[in-house]
Amino acid sequence: MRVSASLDYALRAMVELAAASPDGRHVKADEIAARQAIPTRFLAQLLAELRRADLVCSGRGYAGGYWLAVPAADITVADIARVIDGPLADVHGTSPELFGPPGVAAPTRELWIAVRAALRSVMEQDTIADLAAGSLPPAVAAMLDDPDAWTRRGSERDGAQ
Amino acid sequence: MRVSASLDYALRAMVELAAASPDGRHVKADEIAARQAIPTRFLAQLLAELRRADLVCSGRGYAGGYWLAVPAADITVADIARVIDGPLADVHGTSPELFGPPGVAAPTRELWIAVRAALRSVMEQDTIADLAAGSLPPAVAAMLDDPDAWTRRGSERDGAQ
DNA sequence: GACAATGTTGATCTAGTTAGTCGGGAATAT
DNA sequence: ATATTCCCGACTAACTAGATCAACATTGTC
Repeated sequence: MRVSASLDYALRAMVELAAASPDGRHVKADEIAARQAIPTRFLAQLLAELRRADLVCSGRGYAGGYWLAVPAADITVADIARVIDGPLADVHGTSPELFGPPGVAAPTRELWIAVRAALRSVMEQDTIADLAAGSLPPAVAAMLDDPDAWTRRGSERDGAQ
Repeated sequence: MRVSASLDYALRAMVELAAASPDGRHVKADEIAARQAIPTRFLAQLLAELRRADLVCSGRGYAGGYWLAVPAADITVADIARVIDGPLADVHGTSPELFGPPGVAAPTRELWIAVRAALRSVMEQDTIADLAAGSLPPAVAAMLDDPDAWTRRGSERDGAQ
């Protein structure tokens, strides 16, 4: 799973908007770019995509800027990922359930569907309101309890020995 | 999550080898390529990578071909993915735990770690022995019980309304 | 109404990755 | 020997990611 720069930037921008939303503040693109260290012009493109997807609204002029089109608690990470990166999971071009590997490899299809389900279980639970508040939903937080989740798996394919 | 052609091919090839492994059969690259509809030359590259990673062995000549270097039950999908595609999860270049988003977006780090944990929970559980036998491990199979797992999430960001 | 601050759009650019192909070489069994 | 098979590196064509730019549209304030 490769999280693209676009998705990372877009998500962080949305969290900024979520943090400003209780006051109904409008946040300018430059402001977000500065606070999150995102290339300004590039961010503008991402915000335009989010606007076309009706996740944010924008206004020009002196009081312009961006704000959420929907309550922060209704926008999940998956929503943003789908706008920016397309479907959560695809198996080199086709969606997992349309994928039909031949012969003895047929069950790999179920594998990819399970992978997608696993991704959804995190990305569809977590909203930008959660992120802005710094408190992940219980089901997601539970995955972080295992200290193992915080460590890197090297390329140790000999760990058992 | 984009599953690359390389990973799909490599996994399917490994399942073919796992299916042949109880008899100790050697399987030729051409044979795998034909059965799984994979471009021959391309597959050869992937198999070479898997050999360098000590997941498979190879032999040349009339009795040549490929076979597993390790029991099929000891090779997980994650092992293969790491050889072919690198780390399971990275946030545009760095691993999730080294990633430090600024300000109010800081909790996105925990999000990506949870995503990685979710991926591991499927990919590190499922072995190519499971796949060759067509029976996923219980924890993975459980994710498929929800009929929702089999349906596609369109870009319906208005489902609730 | 003019002006300046801001967002919008589309074109463009570069570098890297992905998905392949190709040719020749080296090992192995008959 | 020779047919068979794997091994390795180079090569390419298409696409994507990441980023930049110029020109235009809109809005609030003076």
